[in-house]
Amino acid sequence: MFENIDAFVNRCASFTESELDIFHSLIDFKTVHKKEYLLREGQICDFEAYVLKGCVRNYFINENGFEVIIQFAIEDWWISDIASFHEKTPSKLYIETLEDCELFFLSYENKEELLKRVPKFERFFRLMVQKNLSSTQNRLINTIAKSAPEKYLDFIKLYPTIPQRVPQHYIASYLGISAEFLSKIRTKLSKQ
Amino acid sequence: MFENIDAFVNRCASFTESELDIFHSLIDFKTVHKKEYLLREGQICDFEAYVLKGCVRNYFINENGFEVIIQFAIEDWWISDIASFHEKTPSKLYIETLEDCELFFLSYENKEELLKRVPKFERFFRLMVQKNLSSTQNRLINTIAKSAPEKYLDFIKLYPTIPQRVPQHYIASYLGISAEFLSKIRTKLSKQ
DNA sequence: TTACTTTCTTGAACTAGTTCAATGCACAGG
DNA sequence: CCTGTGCATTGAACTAGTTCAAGAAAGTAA
Repeated sequence: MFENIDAFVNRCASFTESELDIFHSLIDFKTVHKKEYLLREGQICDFEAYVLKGCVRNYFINENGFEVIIQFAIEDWWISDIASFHEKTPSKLYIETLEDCELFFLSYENKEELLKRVPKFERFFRLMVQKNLSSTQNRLINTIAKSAPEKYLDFIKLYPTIPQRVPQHYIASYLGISAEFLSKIRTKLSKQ
Repeated sequence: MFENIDAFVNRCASFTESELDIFHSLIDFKTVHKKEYLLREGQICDFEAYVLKGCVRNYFINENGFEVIIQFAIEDWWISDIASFHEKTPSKLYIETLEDCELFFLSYENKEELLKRVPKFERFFRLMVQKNLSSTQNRLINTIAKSAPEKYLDFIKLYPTIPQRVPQHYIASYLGISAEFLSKIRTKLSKQ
């Protein structure tokens, strides 16, 4: 049950059995059906969740009422609204399962408890956030500097399994382009 | 000399005098003239720098040879290429001073030393990276979801002092629009 | 002062991407 | 089995933003 998540945390810093036992006692395993919400706009996000199985999307609704997807999370990823989680402020985001999921949840309180009892986790979380930051910066750079076809090609290269699991218009939303335009890009690419 | 940077680190976690003395012994103060480079593409970034005085830009050059600015840093900000710094990989970025600057530099080695001798700094750096991540996420959301005039208005609201300190075409570059279009946006806004 | 460089503005022509509407397709629910 | 709903595709009209070129303004060096 804990193999995958243990491997994940051990990749950043190595933990003893008893440290991992403490960790296990502070995370909650839950299964969640497809199309359920882990978080809605206005709520305070009280979890960081590790995806053991399934697929989740993180999106917000802009002034014109359109959904804009900011992240997909699949197996071995974490998902949360870190701004809301850390500052205990109402979230602007929605987090919704796209498939039946198996998740581990870590609450704010339990995270603090974990850090108190196993300070080595400070380092783990710092390294995790750093990785997240550098991939977000990369995404920002691509978003600003690349054309739509390039963004699409980069996406399928970086996340080759996601297109098979989520509707195409969600990918368009993630890329910040219209679903119709993505369709046109794809037909053009397939003709080459 | 250390008042500002001490206030900065104490905002996240509170440190004793002797802990701060260790910190001070591991950071290097340097003054750098206008238009000098702290980092160039291809180099490995071996610093996280705190801006005591002055203004710095962080940019990369895209496939078409254009500069794209990803961050400005002014007083009380930190600047680095965190991907290059942590993974010791060649940077894709340039970091250049835009004014004469006073900076504190923390090297990779000294950071590790600091974390070893004062583990409380793990928490400080984690919280700092977390804040950085949530502001980068916010910027990503704005970049994807907002029109150019909105982005510009958001920018001057969030960073009201920067437009007076840097050329306008740098702001256009940061916003991901052409300098000409920003000029047109500004004349249109001023007519209203 | 002059001359040189960088910055900002403006207009005209262009293009990447949007919006809207219509069509066909696939598959899940009763 | 049919039927509805969500999804992908396509074309036509549109628009936000780019590119190019020229000129004005402002700062800097001599």
